[in-house]
Amino acid sequence: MTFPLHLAISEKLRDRIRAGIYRPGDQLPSEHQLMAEFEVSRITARRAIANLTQQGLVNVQRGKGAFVSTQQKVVYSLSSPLLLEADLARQDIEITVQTLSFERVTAPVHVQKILNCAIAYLQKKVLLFNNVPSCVDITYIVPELAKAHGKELRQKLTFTTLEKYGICIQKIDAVIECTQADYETGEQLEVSLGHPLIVYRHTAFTEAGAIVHGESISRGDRFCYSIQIDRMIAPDL
Amino acid sequence: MTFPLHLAISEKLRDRIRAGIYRPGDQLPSEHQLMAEFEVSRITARRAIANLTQQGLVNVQRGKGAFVSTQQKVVYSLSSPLLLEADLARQDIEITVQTLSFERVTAPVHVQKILNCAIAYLQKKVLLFNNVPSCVDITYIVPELAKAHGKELRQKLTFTTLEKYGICIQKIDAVIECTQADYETGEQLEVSLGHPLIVYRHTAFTEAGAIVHGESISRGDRFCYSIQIDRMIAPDL
DNA sequence: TAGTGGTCTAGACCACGGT
DNA sequence: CCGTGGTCTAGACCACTAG
Repeated sequence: MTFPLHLAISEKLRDRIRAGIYRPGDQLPSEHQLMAEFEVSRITARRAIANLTQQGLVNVQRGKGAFVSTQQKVVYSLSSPLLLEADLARQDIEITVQTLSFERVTAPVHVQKILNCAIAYLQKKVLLFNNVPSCVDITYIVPELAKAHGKELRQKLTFTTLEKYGICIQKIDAVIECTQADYETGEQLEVSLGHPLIVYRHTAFTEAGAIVHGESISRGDRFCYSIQIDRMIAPDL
Repeated sequence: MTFPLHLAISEKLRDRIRAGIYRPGDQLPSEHQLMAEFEVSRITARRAIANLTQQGLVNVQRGKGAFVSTQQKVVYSLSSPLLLEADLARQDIEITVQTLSFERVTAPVHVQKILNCAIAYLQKKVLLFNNVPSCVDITYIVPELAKAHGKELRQKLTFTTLEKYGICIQKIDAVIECTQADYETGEQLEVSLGHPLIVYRHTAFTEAGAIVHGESISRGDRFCYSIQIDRMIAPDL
């Protein structure tokens, strides 16, 4: 097991970032400078930089250079999903909805089972936070609601709209996981292939049953979820 | 904006995976075969494969080849954290705790504020699921509890142990986010640099206050979190 | 125009896995 | 032994950003 050169270099650079020698926003040495300093080929220097970008520590700008990234994640509270907009306002974030498509489709089988209907409306939208594309949302909505509130659903957040018209969400089942961007999603979120993404896959229920199923795919470097679990249920197995 | 060759190739290979031409577990064409088929240099062929591994679609084994990965994520239910072990047993998963260190330290400032004490015990452990390292857990525990139950805490899950001794968790504040592996974490979880990770950062409270603060870092390709939000609180702003 | 990163090539050596 | 992937080099051309 030999220790790769590119890794040795990226670890050294990472240490400098952690030590504050390179501070957030600073420009890293250029590829040429790294080649000189560490006496390596350009490919190896590039690989070292790639390691750092892969860890989210730096972001590179073509023609300009590589810069130490400044992290500051937006928090989405799951304990009060309806408050998202108010929540974000408190964090000084303006939210914009950009609907890419909204059409009647035959739902995929697993969605048919969840929503208990064969036809659904499929909405694809991008959420912009302070005009930065941060979240791709793909949602299946039962036809009744989609038809009744289509216009508003295109321009606002799903739950906000439903709530406004007195549709009361009783329960949400959700899974949070992470993936990495494929080319298409990368384009939409303005990130490169393989960029870490956080996925919130949810089903919303009224008393009558499931009405909405969708997934929100967000940039992992700008987004996180918070939860408060209040009372614990003792194990009874 | 020219479309990179390596991307064109990885997209083509990805389509084949999605189409089922290469099925989970199958071996992809070797680098040499890709060089021949697409008439590119080895570096470009390698880059195409790298794109796919970065998206979690394939994993490569040195000396053997690249294989389409077979996903099957372990679900950690946040609605009943105490039931984790029972939950996993239901998913046919055996869990092993491997404590790396357990020592008395002066806590970092932000932890001091949370736990409201300057000295804490820092436990680092690895959780193995069916003997596959899947989760690195770094936890600060208030001294009273750490001293009283140190032996058991080393071998079992934190919450399970506390519960056993009648310490009742009233509330958990948590944040879920994602990162990518640095070299050290990569070693521990047996993944490469930049591998997607999902982080569960939590603080547990009894009636008396915070007693535990830690973060669980899991492989993003094997792990996800589920939540059930039961009753919704109407916005009152 | 000069400097930056992005892509690509051809060729080399090493380490691992299975025969 | 051979085939596989992992690392590295030297050199080339292109595209973007700035002064």
